[in-house]
This record gives sequence, C-alpha cells and structure tokens, in this order.
Amino acid sequence: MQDIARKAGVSSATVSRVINQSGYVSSETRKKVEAAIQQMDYVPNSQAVSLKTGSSKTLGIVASNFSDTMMVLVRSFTLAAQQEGYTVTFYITDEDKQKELDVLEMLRGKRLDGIFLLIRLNDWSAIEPYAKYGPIVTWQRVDSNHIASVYMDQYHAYTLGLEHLYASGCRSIVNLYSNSHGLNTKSRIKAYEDFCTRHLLPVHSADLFMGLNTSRDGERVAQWWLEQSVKPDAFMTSSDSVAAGLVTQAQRLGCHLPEDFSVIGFDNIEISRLLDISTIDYPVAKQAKNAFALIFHQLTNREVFLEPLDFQLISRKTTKN
Amino acid sequence: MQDIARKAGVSSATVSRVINQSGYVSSETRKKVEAAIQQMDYVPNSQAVSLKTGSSKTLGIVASNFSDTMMVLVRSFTLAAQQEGYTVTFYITDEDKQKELDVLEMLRGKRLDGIFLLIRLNDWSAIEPYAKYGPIVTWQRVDSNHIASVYMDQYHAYTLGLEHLYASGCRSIVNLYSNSHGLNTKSRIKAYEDFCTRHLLPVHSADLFMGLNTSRDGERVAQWWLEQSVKPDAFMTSSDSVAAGLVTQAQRLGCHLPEDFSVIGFDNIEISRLLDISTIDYPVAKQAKNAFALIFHQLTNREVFLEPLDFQLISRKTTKN
DNA sequence: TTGTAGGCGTTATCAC
DNA sequence: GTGATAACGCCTACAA
Repeated sequence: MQDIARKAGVSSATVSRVINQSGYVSSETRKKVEAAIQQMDYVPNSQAVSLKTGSSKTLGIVASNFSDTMMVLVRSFTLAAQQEGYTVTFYITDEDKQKELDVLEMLRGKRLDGIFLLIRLNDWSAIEPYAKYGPIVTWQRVDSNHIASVYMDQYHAYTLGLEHLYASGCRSIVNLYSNSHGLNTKSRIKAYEDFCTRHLLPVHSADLFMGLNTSRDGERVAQWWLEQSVKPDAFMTSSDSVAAGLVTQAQRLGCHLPEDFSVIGFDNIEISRLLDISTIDYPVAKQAKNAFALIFHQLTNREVFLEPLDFQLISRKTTKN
Repeated sequence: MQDIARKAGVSSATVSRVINQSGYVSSETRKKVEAAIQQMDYVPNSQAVSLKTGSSKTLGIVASNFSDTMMVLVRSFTLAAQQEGYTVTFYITDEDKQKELDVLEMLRGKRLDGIFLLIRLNDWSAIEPYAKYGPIVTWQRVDSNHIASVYMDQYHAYTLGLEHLYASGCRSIVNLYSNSHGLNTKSRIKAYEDFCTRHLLPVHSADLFMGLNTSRDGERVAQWWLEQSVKPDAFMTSSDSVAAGLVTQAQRLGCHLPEDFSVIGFDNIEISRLLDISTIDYPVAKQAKNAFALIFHQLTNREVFLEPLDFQLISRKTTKN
C-alpha cells in the first residue's frame, strides 16, 4: 500500500480511503490512485484487513457427517452468504465431539464470524457459551436464548404423512427414525403416538428403528420387512435417502409398491422425484437461507427478510391414491 | 497475550514460545504460562497469526455448480485437508467467470493458501498467472507447467465402457457428453471415434448431446429416444446423475432395460448402486485426496503419497450380460 | 532461558 | 481533502 501511495504521490491513508470509498477524496487524486493500483497490480491483504476490522467475513457450517439433505443446506447457505460477500467454510466433525469444539473455538479466535450448526454433537450447555463470541444458528431445535434456530417443528408435517397413510388404508405403520437424541425425533414419536391414540391403533415401540440415516439403512429395512411374518403395511421415514434405499431394495426383492406397502420420504430432494417416492416437501433450502439471514442480522443489525417455512405432502407412487 | 504475559509474570515473547512450542522455555515458566492461559481463557487471534506468518491455513475449492460427483470431491478433499490442520472454503461460481476470478484474487490477497479448481470457466491463460501466488490444482485436464492436475485420462475408461456395450451386442451407441470445451469430452469423443473405426461402425455427430449434466437432462434424453424412428440401442453417459435420470424416465415411459437399450453411467456414486446402473468406477474420492496432497506438497515441500488411480467397469442391470 | 522491539498491512483518529 | 500516526495481535531476530 505504501508503494502505491508513493507511486500516486499520496499517503497510504488516502489509498485506504479510495479502496474503501470512505471519507473525502477528490476525484482527481482518486484517479491517480486507481491508476497506480492498476499498474502495480495491487490487491489488499485480507488478513491485515481482518486483523484491523476484527471480522473475517467468513462463516462456518458444521456437520457431523454428509448426507444429500445436508448438501442442499450447504448449497443454499453458501449461495446466500456469497451474495453478501461472506465466504463459507465447511467442517465435518465426523462424530468427533472435540472437532466440534475446535470449530467453536474458531469463533473465539476470530477466524469465523458466525456458525451454522447442522447436527450438534456436544451438549447445548457446552455450545451455548460460545454464542457470546459470534452468532450461532442451528438447524436442529434448541431451547436457548443465545442460539437461534431455523428449526421447524416436525410434529405437523409428520402427522400429515401419517394421516395420508391412514386415509389410504394403512393401519400398521412403522416409523424409521434418525438420531434418537434429537428433538425432531421426539416430535415425531409424539406425532405418531397421538396419531395412534386418535385412531385407536396399537403403538409399536420406537427403539427398533432408530439411527437410520442412509440408503443402506433403508435397504436393510426392506430385507427386514420380507422376513416378518406379520408385515406392516407402511413406512414413515426420516429422509428421502432412507426411503430411496427402502424402495429400491424392495423392488429388487420383488415387492410391488404401494400394493405391498407404502413409503413416505422426507425433504423432497432430487432422489425422491427421480424414484417417484411420496414425500413431505420440507423447506430445507429456505431454512438454510434463513440461517444466513439470522446470522447476518446479528452481525450487522440490518433488517433481514425471513422466508416463511411451510411444508406439504407430495403424493407420488409409493402411496395409494 | 500481554494480559496473560503479565499474569504469568513473563513477557509476551515467552507466551508466544509456549503456544507455538518453539524456542527454549523452562518447564517451570511454561507451567505458569499454561496456567494463565487456562484461567484467562485465552485463545490466539488467528487473523494476527495469519498476517504475521503469511499463511491462512485455508484452501479453496471452486466449482461452477453442484452435482453429486462434486459432493464426493468436496467431502474427500475436506477430510484430507482437515487432517493436516487446513480449513476448506467452498465457492460456487455459478457459471459466472468474474466470480471465479474473485476467488483467484483471494490467493493473491492471502485469504487462501491454495485452490482446488473443479470446473474452470475462464481460459487457462487467465488462470495460470495466479499460480505464482499459491498452488492451484485442477480436477480437469490442463496443459500447464504451473497448474497441477489430478486428472485421469478418460480415453481408456470410456473405451472400456464402449467395448462392453459392443460385446453385449450394441451397435448403435449414443454418447451423452457434459461440457463441450473440456478436454475430458475431447478424450471421450476420440475414444468413440476410434471405437467406431475399429468396429467399422458409422460415427454419429457429437454436437447433439453436449452439455448434459443433471438427472433432468437424462430424463429429456429418454423422451428423445422414444420419439426416434430409428432408435439407438445404448447410451454412454458422462455421469451417474445423467444415467439415473435417463433410466428412471425410461422406466416411467414403459421401457425395459437393458432389452430396449443399455446404459452405462460414470463415477460409481451412490445413486448408480441404488438403481443398479452399470457404470465406470472412477476414483473420484482418490482424485480429491491427491489434489490435497499436491497442494500440501507445494505448500510445505513435504513428501506426500499419491494414491494410484485406476478404474473398472461395474456391470449391473442396465447392460446385457 | 528470557525480554525488547520492530514490523506484518491495514484502518481510523486526529490534526492541518 | 489530505497526511501523520497509533493501534490491531502476533512472531522473531537480537540482546541480555
């Protein structure tokens, strides 16, 4: 910067003003400075800027693993952030609690301005203290005054799916849950229990079908179904990936859907459209967009627009009617 | 840092030594300093460190858009980088040449230590000059002394697929190419032409099937096939995504594979396994790992191990035999 | 083994 | 309008 200041015959302060379009600078000197910048092929050192301003213009997105749904989140969040000049760094904690804490530390270390936490590993009590170093927004539901969430209650969305199955004649529905400790799962279990009570149906235990996340998991469930003497007539799944595995494996095993059993996915990502799987359209991309908006708001105090979150059932070919 | 130096009764230099485990420091003072760090809950400002050291310990991964294959690359690259203490930032250029240049500028601006470029938008001549500011490794093939590549020639892999189709009786093969300007596509066209010459088959024009990247594109091809009076009996695709769209739409339209026509995907990602699509297992994850290794090597001069790259045909149910 | 001090490349507060 | 100059928080010769 000194070099170009010298070349333009001004001081580095003026160069700074030109670059940041701040303060007064005559259009004449501005021209000179800009010319010098061009000639010397100068580019500001962003580390120095960050050190001075105290902001890295970088946001972190943290996930414990990788799934198609998360990719949608990453994509949408990144796009929104780029729009406002933020850069997004992606961290895979790989089920390692320490790694999650490491990322949180980066908030303190000024490496990150904010964090979008998809799936947490540590207790909220361990995460919450970091909120004072920068905005943390989570995808999962959380009870905290310091951590915002783009969470959307799954109770009603899930109920919608269950009622759709009931209306099409299903009376023995099995629920495939993902992580057992999440509040989303709790909501779903509650929705299922209420549903059973409402229709005087027997409630089956939830424990058997926990921790199902991938298409491989779904495939195993198809196998399981075949081996049962008393077979359920429908599956509510936690994600389209699981549903996709279930559906394709069932077809491989000679089953016909929805005659043999019905399946409802969750999230409405590409694969469910491809495979004609009925699913709940859950506004994942909008959640990510809102996550950025919330972080941006906390960072800048600027007004932001939050997309309304809604869901709907998309009836395709793995459910009757 | 001054604060904790004061608290420990030493100078900031000593604190720095303790933190970086560099230079001499008696175990006694080290204890004191560490205690102070604990108590004051101190964490170094990474921007200041970066400014001083000239390295941000951050790598960029640049893609023009999002596809399943790229997600595999991102995942594998990120994991490898995290292993060595690097952080990975993800940039979507969204087909915008300027955005790509912006990322390249970050290399100059010291925001990025290195770049893994998946799909380039600008001419190599515009990209190459940036290599002097930091390592650039590309996924695509490139002829440059300054830009390394984890590219793997697709000629032989593609030929393998074509010969498999020929052996199973296909004589009228249509190639679905992705981007028309890439060297990969050129290799594939060459492979196809040589294949035709070898077997005395007529060569069809390549122009018709360029720019096919997504499952939607694949679906359109299925529709196209149905409308032809003289129908080809096989498709070689540029990715499993395209193949997946083609296969599912064909089934929707009442076609039977591989009786009506054969399909071979590319990359062997999850969806091809799910849909039983024959494909070429292409070592995408290894390429990403190597990309990091190459960058790491240029950055640190340390010895690195490069995974050998190989491919194979995975025969599933969209090809005969 | 430890301390002093200069500088990394900016931004921002003053004077002028 | 513009120019000194003091931080920002850290690392690292060089001295002691």
